[in-house]
Amino acid sequence: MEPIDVFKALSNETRLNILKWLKEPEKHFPKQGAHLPKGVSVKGGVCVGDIQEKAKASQSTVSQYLNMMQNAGLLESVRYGQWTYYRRNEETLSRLAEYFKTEI
Amino acid sequence: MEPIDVFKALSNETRLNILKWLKEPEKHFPKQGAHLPKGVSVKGGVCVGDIQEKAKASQSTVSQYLNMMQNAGLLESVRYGQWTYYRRNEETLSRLAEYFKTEI
DNA sequence: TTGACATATCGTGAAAGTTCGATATATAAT
DNA sequence: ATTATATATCGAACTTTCACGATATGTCAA
Repeated sequence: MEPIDVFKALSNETRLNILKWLKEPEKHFPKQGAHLPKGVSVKGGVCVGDIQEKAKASQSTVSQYLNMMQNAGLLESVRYGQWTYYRRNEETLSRLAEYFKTEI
Repeated sequence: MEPIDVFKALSNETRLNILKWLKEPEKHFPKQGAHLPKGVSVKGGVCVGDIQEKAKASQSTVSQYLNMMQNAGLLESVRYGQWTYYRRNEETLSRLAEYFKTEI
């Protein structure tokens, strides 16, 4: 977890919003998990298309945003079939909060 | 305090270091307050020249960095004669920590 | 195996950030 | 007034980021 990469990822309104939306996925993405097989759940995960729709940016842009946020450690992803589900990486996020409290 | 501006300001290693250095100014800037008149103290404040020396960047760059960090709310400044003392804006910083805890 | 769909990657022009030297401004000392 | 010093601002070359359309890859269904 490189703080600078995290801060860069958070320096963009759309990306910041995505992170916030994923805090309450069921609230911001009503049709969440629609493509998942029965019995499988990606808790807190939302597929790229749903995020794109809400973010109102192009597919490539959103895909790159998500990849960047994952590299920074803010998100993690799971693939089910043709769908990639992204969710918050709460472990990194709590380490980040700790970093903030002690180092900043 | 615009979170995005804060994150942009923190997206640079030198600026991030400046913020950290100013957490313990007496440790990182031994000759701190050398120019101040007796009886006056800018608690936690360090002048631009001292910061520049430690940051190893040009005078104009450091001046701009400090100005940017002040606009983002991370720093505040006081002028004494020809010296400008910058110190952390702890009020914004604690609001920022709170923002981090509740919104991120 | 072909077609349809979700996502990832590539290439690009425009916009913004970086960092500097030169110069301006403000204050202090002579 | 002139000079010296500290800081701020300007202008410019360079790099990075932004955001997109086009295209590639991967997966499922027919």
